[in-house]
Amino acid sequence: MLTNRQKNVLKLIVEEFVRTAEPVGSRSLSKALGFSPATIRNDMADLEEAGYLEKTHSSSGRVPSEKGYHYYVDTLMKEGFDTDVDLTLIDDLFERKMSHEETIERAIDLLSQLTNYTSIALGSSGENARVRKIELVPLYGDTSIILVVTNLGHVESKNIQLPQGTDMEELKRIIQILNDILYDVPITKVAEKLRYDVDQERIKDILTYNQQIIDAFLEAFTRFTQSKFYLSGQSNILYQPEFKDPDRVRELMNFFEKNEILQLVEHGGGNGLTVRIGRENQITAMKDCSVVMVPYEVDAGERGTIAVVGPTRMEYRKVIPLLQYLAAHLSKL
Amino acid sequence: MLTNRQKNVLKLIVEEFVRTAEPVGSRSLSKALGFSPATIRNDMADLEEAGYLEKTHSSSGRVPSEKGYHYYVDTLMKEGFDTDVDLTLIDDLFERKMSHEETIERAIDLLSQLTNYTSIALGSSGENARVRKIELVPLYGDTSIILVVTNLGHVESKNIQLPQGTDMEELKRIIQILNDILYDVPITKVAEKLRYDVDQERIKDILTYNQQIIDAFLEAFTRFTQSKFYLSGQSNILYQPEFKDPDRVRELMNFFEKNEILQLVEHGGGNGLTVRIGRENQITAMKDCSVVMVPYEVDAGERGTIAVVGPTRMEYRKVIPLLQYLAAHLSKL
DNA sequence: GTTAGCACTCATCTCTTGACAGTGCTATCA
DNA sequence: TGATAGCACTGTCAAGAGATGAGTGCTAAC
Repeated sequence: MLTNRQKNVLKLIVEEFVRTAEPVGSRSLSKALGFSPATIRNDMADLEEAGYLEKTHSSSGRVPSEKGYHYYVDTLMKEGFDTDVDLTLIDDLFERKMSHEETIERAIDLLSQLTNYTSIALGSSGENARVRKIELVPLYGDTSIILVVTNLGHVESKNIQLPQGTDMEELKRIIQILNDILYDVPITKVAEKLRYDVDQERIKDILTYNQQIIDAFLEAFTRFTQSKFYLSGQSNILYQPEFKDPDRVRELMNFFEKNEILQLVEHGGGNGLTVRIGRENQITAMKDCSVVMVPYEVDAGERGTIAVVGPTRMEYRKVIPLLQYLAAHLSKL
Repeated sequence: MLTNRQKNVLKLIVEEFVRTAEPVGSRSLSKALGFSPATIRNDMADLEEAGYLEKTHSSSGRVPSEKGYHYYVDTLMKEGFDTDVDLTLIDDLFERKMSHEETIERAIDLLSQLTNYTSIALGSSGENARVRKIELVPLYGDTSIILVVTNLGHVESKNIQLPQGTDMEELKRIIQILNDILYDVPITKVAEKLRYDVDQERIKDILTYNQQIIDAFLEAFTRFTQSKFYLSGQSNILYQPEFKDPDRVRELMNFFEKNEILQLVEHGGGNGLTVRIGRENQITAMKDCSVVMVPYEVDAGERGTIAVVGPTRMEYRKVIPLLQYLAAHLSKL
C-alpha cells in the first residue's frame, strides 16, 4: 500500500516525465512537495521496489514503469483531467452536417492535431448493416458494375465482365428478385439467406446463374464486413524525442503502413475506455507506445472505435477526456 | 564536350554512388577503367568544373550533382538498362482479372516492393468519365443516399437529409429526368449542361428544386474530378542512408501525409517518361528526392500517372524500365 | 597524354578529462 | 520514528586531443 506522499511522488514523476521526457530526480520534486530530496529518494526507492518506477541507469533519475503509468491512469489521474483542452473545435465539427464517414475522418484529423499523436478510427464494421439496394449498371461493351447499398449509407461496387450473350432482361429480373429477397437483410446473413431461404424455388434461377456474377455480388457483400480504417497524424509521433532512433521510426512506420494496425485496435475489449501501455499491446513495434481507445455506436447500428497512439509517455490527462468527449459526440450522430 | 573516358568516369561514379551511398574516389575507379588514379582525378576535376560532379568536402571523393544524374539518365544510361529485373511478377499481376482500381493498387504495391522506394499512383482524373447512372436510395427516416456512376466504373455517393414532406414520387421523376438528360454526358460538362440545356423547359423543375439536394448532386459530380491517389511503401524510403536524420524523415513523412503529393505528380508534363531530380521538384521537402513518373491511358479514357519517389541516389537503371513496363501494361487494360 | 610521388585537407574514431546530475547510505535531528 | 543533511559513488555527456585514413591537387617525369 502506498502512502499519500508516495502517490504524490509517483504522480509528479509521471507528469514531469510526460512533460520533459527526462528522468526525474529527487531535487526537482522536493520543491513541489515540500520535503527534502533525501526523503523523496526514500519514497522513490520504495516505489521502485514496488515496480512503479524504473531507472535508466544506476545513478539516473526515475522514470515511470508500465505499471506506474497504469496506476497513474487508473487511480492518480482520475481526480484531475486536463481542463485546458479546447473542446469547442470538436463542437464546431459536429455543427456541420456531413456524412458519417466524413465526420469521422475529420474528427480524427482534429484529434491528431489536438493531441499531436497519431489517431485511428476503425470504421464501422458492417456487421449491423442491412441491404437497401442492389443494382447493376452497364458501363461499356460487356462490362457492367454491380452496386450494393446498405442502410448505413455505405456503397460497395465491383466491375464485372458479363459472359458473351448474357440476356440483359433476365439479368434485370434476377437483380429484382435479389432486391426483393435481400431487402433489409443484415449483410452478415446474406449468404445464409440465399442458401437456406424458404423460397428456394424462387431463387433457384439465381443460384444456378452465372457463377462469376454471383461471386462478384458475394464479394461486394463481404467487403462490407472488412473493416475500414482512417489514420491521421502518422508523422506526429516522429516529433517525440523517443523516436529519434531511425530504427524505431522505421519499425513504427512500417507497422502503420500495413493493415496490422487493425489488430491493435480490434482486440480492444470494446466496453468503454481501454488504455494499453507499452508491451500490453502485444506488438513488438508498439512496445514503446500506448494506445487509448474508445468505442462508439451510432443509433443506426454503426459501430466503431477511435483510438490515439502515442509514446508510453503520453499526455493521458489530455488525451483521455478528449477521446471520451469525441466518442460521446460520435455516438450522438 | 566530354571525352569518352570522362563519360565512363561519370557513369561509373553515378552507379557506384547509387550502390554504396559513399563518395567515390579515384582509386576505386582506376581498377575498373584501367587508368591510374591520377588520370581519373584529372577527368574528375574536369567533370566537376563542368558541373556534373560535386565534393562533400575539400578532400572527399566525388558525388554526382543533379546535372550529373540528369546527364546519366538522359544519355549514359540509355545503352544499358538493368536486365535483372523480374518482370514476371508484373505479368502475373495482370493475369488476374481485377477491377482497374484494384489492379492499380496492387501494381504500385508491387512497384514499391520491387524498387524499395515509395510508389504513387495518381488515380484517373475523372475528366473523361461520363455519367452512366444517377440514383437515389432511401435509407432510414428522411435520410437518403444519392449515387452517381460513371462509364469508368467509379461510384460517388453522398448522404442527404430530405426536407420534411418531400414528395418521393416527384423526386423519382426528377431523378428519371436527370438520368435522361445526363446519360453519357462528360462529368465536366454536367453543370454546364444543366444550365444551358436546350430543353430548359424540361429541367426547370429540377433547377427550382430543393437546393440542398441539387447541391448534393453537384458535389458528388465534382468529387469525380478530384483526383484520388494511392501511395505505397512510404516507409521504404526510411531505409535509405540519406534519411538517417530525423528532421529529414519528419519533413518527408509530413509531406507524404498531406495531399501535397498531388502537386508533385500532377505537374508532370504528361507525355511520356518524366524524371525530376532533387530541386527540380520545386518542393523543399523533396529537395533530396527524385521522382520518376510515367502516364498511362486506358482505352476507356481513364488516365493517370504512376510514379516512384526515392532519393536522388536512385537506381534509375532499374526503376525506369520497371515503370515503363508497368505503364505499358496498364495502358493495355 | 599519362603516371608516380608528395604534401595537404578533412572526416572519423578513440581516448581522456571534467562537469554534472543523481543516487544510496549513514549519522543526526526534532 | 520519520525527516534531513552530508558524503562517497556512479553513470552520462560534451569537449578536446591525437591518431588514422581516404582522397585530393599539383608538379615533375615518362
